[in-house]
Amino acid sequence: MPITLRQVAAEAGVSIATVSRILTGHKAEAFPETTRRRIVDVAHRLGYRPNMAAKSLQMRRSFLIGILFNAANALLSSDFLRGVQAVLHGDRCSGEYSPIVFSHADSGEQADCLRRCLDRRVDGLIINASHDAAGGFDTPRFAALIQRGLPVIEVFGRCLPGVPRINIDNLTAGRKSVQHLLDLGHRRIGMLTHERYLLGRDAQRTHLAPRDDQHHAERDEYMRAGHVSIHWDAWDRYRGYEAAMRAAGLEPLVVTHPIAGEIDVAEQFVEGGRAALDALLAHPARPTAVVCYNDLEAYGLVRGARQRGVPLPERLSIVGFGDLDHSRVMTPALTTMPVPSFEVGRQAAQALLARIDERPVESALIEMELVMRESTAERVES
Amino acid sequence: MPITLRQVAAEAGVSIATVSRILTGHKAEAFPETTRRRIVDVAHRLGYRPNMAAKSLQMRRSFLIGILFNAANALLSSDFLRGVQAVLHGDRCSGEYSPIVFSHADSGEQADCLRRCLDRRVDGLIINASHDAAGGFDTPRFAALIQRGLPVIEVFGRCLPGVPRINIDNLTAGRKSVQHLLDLGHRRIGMLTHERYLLGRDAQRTHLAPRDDQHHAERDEYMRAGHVSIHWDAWDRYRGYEAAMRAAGLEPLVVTHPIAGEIDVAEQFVEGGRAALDALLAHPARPTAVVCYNDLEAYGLVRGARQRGVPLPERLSIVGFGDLDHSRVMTPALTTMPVPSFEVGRQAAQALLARIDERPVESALIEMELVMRESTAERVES
DNA sequence: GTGAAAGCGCTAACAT
DNA sequence: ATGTTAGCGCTTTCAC
Repeated sequence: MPITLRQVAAEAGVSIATVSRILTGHKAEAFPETTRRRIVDVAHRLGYRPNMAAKSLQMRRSFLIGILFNAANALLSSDFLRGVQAVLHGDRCSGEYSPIVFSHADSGEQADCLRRCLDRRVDGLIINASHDAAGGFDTPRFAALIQRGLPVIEVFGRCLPGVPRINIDNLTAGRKSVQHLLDLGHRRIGMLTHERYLLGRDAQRTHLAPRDDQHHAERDEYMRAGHVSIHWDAWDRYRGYEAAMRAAGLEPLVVTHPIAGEIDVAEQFVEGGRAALDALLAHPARPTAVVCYNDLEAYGLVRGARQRGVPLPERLSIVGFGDLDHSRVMTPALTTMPVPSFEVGRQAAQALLARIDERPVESALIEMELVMRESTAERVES
Repeated sequence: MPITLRQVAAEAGVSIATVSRILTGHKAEAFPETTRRRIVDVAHRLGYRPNMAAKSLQMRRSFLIGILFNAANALLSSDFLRGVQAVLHGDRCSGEYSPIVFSHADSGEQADCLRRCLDRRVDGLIINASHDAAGGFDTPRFAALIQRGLPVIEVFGRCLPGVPRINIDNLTAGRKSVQHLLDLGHRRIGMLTHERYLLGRDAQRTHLAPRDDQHHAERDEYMRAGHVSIHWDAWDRYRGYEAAMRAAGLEPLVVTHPIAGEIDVAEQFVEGGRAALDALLAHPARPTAVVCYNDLEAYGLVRGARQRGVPLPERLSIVGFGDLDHSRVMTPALTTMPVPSFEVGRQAAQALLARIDERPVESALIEMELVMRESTAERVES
């Protein structure tokens, strides 16, 4: 049986109130150094550890934070969790928070996981909702709780109206990819992405897009009605690409490929990339470099180039996105942008603790850094 | 403010004890259908949800289970968590358990995460310890807790003495890989692995190996002294390979490559594979097929074959292990064995709940199924 | 400076 | 068949 305050108090010859005050540090200064020391010693000697259940009951806070992740997009990583942990276990963290972690595949599961978190009276929530399944969070009860101030941070997405978000900076990532190629002397730079990237533009045109970093109910309605994901990440990366191109006085050059469904799309990206190689080479603008939406498309391009006997990176420089396991060991090793999962986790946890402490919180975009490997090189005159 | 039992009782005009009894189902049969129905209705209408902190305090169980993972081996996946969840959220699960999840990079962090779990009074623990860092769990306090019956299940490893384990069946996996190649008509089948696989043999010879599914203190001592991981997985896969070869009347043929360090070894595996291709082709036995320790080695073989202009799979059939993201989209798509993370999570959770309910639990090995893709083919006469 | 006491929301033993 | 009561271990007034 674990040691309780009562036992420490008895052993030290004081009341449990005194022990509590000294051990929690609350009003501890009021005590003379001697008793303080004695009590800390006794507690330590006995191996006293506070009972969180009792503490929770009394303080009306669970010191639990809920982490809810969409299973589909494989974004719940050990790295992300470690970022959260770095904050929760850090010096600046008041209290011993623990994360309870859930992963959901559809909106039914999502709602169930959410309910479990709320049943646990979590002090806050870090949520990665799926575009399509945002419905699971649209329970009146959840909305009411957010309204009442339940601290929530959204990560890797834009599904939750009125909730601060921590996300990777897709727009700047697109821009940086172009800049990298410009620095290498390229001028004719293409972008390869999937056909749905334009949904972002459509959403913005129809005023369904986030405005002032907030969401619109209409947007949610739109998505719910049509079961259509708005691929903000693809749209943002494109916008970054376009902005950088125009800033350099260059004309954007986009090649797209189709995708069907939302899961098991890996092959489609690779095949899209493979097929795109021909389109790229045959293009009247004759691009010497291409920015991809993700690493899988880059794999496809490399495969296509191999089939056609096109030398890489001499004939075509390729920038990927995401830095999958394989990207660093392939040939040529892929120049790409690693996803800063740790940092997203870290900042999400920081923001959440701030919200819990009622300090102001703002959404943030994490800058990504390009890693140059072998798939990009200086432009060769042609 | 959440609804409490007291409010439900008041609304229904009964005592809180009655409500508790009916809602928990304990002794609920003793009540007439009418009151039972009324109370359930009232509770539902008010949106009553039990306060877990209060429940925990009273019942002396937290309904929390700790999940501790070694960050290095990237085995903490969304899939694994979903396997655990499938059990925790399943019908047969008594009580609302939630997983608190931690990931540790070294034995210091490991000990810290463990302490946090114990502070939370978790009802059980699922642990993936690293070979080297088992030290973090060797605190006398932890050992004592296990001794006293704290339910613990180890996954993906063999580090914790006297603890039931759920692991993938590496031995059978090795055997199945060989069988697949035998079925395709191959007779000269090599095994590619890293040089440390023999540490398993050494450990067994010096009686440091698990015996009767238990561990030996000497083994831990041995590891701690030399900072040496025993690569049981590599050894087991080799043993499966060897057994299948001998059973078919064939001679084993092992090619190894060096690895240095325990992290950031991906490139070393790929390079090991690349270099091994030449050794394999130059080998007097002229193998027509090879079983790899992991997919990365297989990538290296493929790369080497490309460099040498060796046609695949005609000249060499290749079986990988692990099924990384890239393996299904590479050319040739890799024949390999996916890690059944979901199933490991599921069985670990099941075993843990059994231990918590004091039902008997046994270690289990999860069978793996080979997925045939394009890197293996019928043997071509040569 | 320190202690007594109330009470967080719940379960379960003991009443009736 | 249902109510009363005593805690579970802790924090926090309110006394002195």
